[in-house]
Amino acid sequence: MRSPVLDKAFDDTRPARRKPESLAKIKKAARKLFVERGYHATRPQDVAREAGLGHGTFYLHYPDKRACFLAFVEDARTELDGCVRARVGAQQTLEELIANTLHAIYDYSQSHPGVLNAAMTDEAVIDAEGVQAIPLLQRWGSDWAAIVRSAAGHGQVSEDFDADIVGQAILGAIHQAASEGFRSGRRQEDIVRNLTQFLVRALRP
Amino acid sequence: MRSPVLDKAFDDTRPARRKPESLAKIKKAARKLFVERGYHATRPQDVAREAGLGHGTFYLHYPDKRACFLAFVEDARTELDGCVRARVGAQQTLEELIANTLHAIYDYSQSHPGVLNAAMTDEAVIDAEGVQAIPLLQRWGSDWAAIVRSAAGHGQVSEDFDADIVGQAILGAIHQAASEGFRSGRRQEDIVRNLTQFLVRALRP
Amino acid sequence: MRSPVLDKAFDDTRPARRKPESLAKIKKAARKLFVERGYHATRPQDVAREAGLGHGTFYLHYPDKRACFLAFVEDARTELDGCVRARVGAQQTLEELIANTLHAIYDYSQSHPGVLNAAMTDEAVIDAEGVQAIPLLQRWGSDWAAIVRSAAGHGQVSEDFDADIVGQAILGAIHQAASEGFRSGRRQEDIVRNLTQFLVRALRP
Amino acid sequence: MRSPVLDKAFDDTRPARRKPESLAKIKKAARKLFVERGYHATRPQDVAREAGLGHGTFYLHYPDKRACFLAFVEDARTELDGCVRARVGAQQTLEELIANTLHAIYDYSQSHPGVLNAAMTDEAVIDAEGVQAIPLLQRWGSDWAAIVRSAAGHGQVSEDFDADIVGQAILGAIHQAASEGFRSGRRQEDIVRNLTQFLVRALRP
DNA sequence: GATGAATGAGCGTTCATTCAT
DNA sequence: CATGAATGAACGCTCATTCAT
Repeated sequence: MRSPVLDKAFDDTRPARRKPESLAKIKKAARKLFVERGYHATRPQDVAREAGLGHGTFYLHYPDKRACFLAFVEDARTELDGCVRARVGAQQTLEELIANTLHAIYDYSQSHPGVLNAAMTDEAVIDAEGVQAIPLLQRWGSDWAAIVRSAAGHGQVSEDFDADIVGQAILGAIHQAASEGFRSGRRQEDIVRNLTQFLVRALRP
Repeated sequence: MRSPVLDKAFDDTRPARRKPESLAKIKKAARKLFVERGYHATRPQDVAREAGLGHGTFYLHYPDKRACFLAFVEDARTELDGCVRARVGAQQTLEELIANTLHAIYDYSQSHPGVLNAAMTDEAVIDAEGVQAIPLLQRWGSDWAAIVRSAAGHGQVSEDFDADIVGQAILGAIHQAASEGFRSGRRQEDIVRNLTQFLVRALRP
Repeated sequence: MRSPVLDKAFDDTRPARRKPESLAKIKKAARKLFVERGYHATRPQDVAREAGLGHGTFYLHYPDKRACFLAFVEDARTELDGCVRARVGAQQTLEELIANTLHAIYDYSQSHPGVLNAAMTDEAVIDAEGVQAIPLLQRWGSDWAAIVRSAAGHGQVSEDFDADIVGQAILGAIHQAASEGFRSGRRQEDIVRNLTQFLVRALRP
Repeated sequence: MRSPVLDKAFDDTRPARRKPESLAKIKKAARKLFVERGYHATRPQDVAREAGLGHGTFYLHYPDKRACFLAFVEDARTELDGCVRARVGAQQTLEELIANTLHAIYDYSQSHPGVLNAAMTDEAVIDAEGVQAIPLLQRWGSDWAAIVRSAAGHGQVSEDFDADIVGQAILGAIHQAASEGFRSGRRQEDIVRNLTQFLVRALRP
């Protein structure tokens, strides 16, 4: 005999009836359409239909279209961060760190084609006078700035640099090389090798 | 040999020779609004009013809003290319070339704030299923690829690199460092110095 | 002869004998919201939530929103009629009758602020092409007509009047003076005194 | 030969092209539908179609539906005030003043059936958190209060009354007797005679 | 060439109602 | 009896574009 408490904890297929199921469908559909068509060409109605649900269901999960897009961006960020963290352990040389990070990013891009581009491209465009979440580009630039600062402290990166500026430069190089590289059909292998070398040489003391 | 002035008067390849004054007003107004509000938040009507003209006049000069935006992008490209060409002569070292190019870009950014960002950001977003002009990012990436290839031929750049990939990386680094740098109020001086060093080190053999 | 208590338990003409507790909650919530927000700004969903019940429960008690509003109106009518009847006995002079009625109405308004206004205002507006219940204004106008007719029979009211017209006039005077009087913060005392005098003088032979 | 200036002043069929013409059509259509269906059941689209115009044209003239309704109310008020003023000169006895005013109101009601009711009924209902124009009922109640005050000063009305309260009462009596009277098919003659007598007796010292 | 009133497809969003659980 | 996720017709409104003047 199972206790009700355990039931609640273990048998989580039914709570809130099927709300979470439809949220997952909406999210999947929204991602697909934001990637394929971009923010402006994607209507909440399209998302709902793609998810096999009624129009109104969209608004059960998001107050408006913008919130849905922001959630999509945030999900992408979380996923990618997870991939990167899983691949990049501690105690690596800078070169390993860069190479592994790039591999993680490009693996993610490969298995989620277009997602990063969609999440980064449109962000500036949705605003509508609300509080803009910090854009992905800015966040990831800061992350690279932190890496640069830390590596500089360990003597792995030249101390001549302003970490913030260089951080953004690194991110820009990765982003642009990746989106154009994939667009024009380059092999991941080549992109990562060239970029790693480029960045390592750029940074070394 | 024809003088530039006469060229301007006789050359009828320009947009249909309609009262050029009103086209200039439209262009100026369109640039202002595309920069301030972005593509989607700018209505042809707004452009015309900002130009002090009737709504219909917009369509005397452009078949649709998209064409107006594309013309704005093309103008920005031409202007910037002019600035860069004016500053970057032949026979320079790679470092000089990079530094001068960066200075040209950042000077242009300073005197035309927001223009490059507007011209680059929105491009993917306007599509409307027509033939997309080649995006600025792609074009400028190719330009850098050509520079890299040429410099590699002269022994100024490591030959290990794939010029296309690295060209895009360079462009990405410049673009991102610039737009974030300006956004967060960094001094042009610092941005250029850091970025030049970064790129020179990355590329040298 | 059946006791009233047993009557209540056996009499199955009341709304389908569903758990009466939740109907009471719905009624209370509906009244609150109809008064505060009006008919159109009140959603069945809001009523249910205000009642602390699930949305669907609303439709266990009323076939639709309109029926709920009509029930609210009917309840208000019944309550007010009860108040008036409790206060106005037989064998009164016309002046007493008017003054007592007014006091009853204004007491009710005071203890149920906004209810009469909500019940009277919106009625024309909910229609939805169905059979409209006879509006409160019409009913109460007829009641006054009956009073006038009866008083005329007893020589207390001039016989020059058409009772129907004058009945409606009386009701209109009371309603308008009350709703504006309360809105602008007049004392009940003053409103009743002025209105009583006004009506008594108007009617007397 | 006509001077351009005179042309402009005399030949006003063409200024602003046909905007005023379409505004008139919209106003007429809006009045018709607000009267027939009420505020909530009238869609801007319906108004435009009724006017024989496209949906968008509605929004050339009014920023939103609410503004259109408010304009309708204001027009009704102006029209009625004109009718009343035309009929009610100075130097009248109170009885004449009341009788003439009532005749003016009922004439207007007859030639514009339903307009006053529509303009008065719905007003409370459209709000939507905006600045509510002062409702017709309130305004006209104040007008009657002023009349009462003035007549009391000339000894034509008992000084026992609070003019504000009595003003609202008069308005309410007129409004309710009129709308119910017409609804139930009473003759204007009878309504006016009864109401005049009712009010004159009520007020006189 | 220049105008701006007119257009209507299409947008993002709401909400009264249903029904599987 | 109670629930609340799901629904989709319908809303108020926008805006790129046309065309009579």
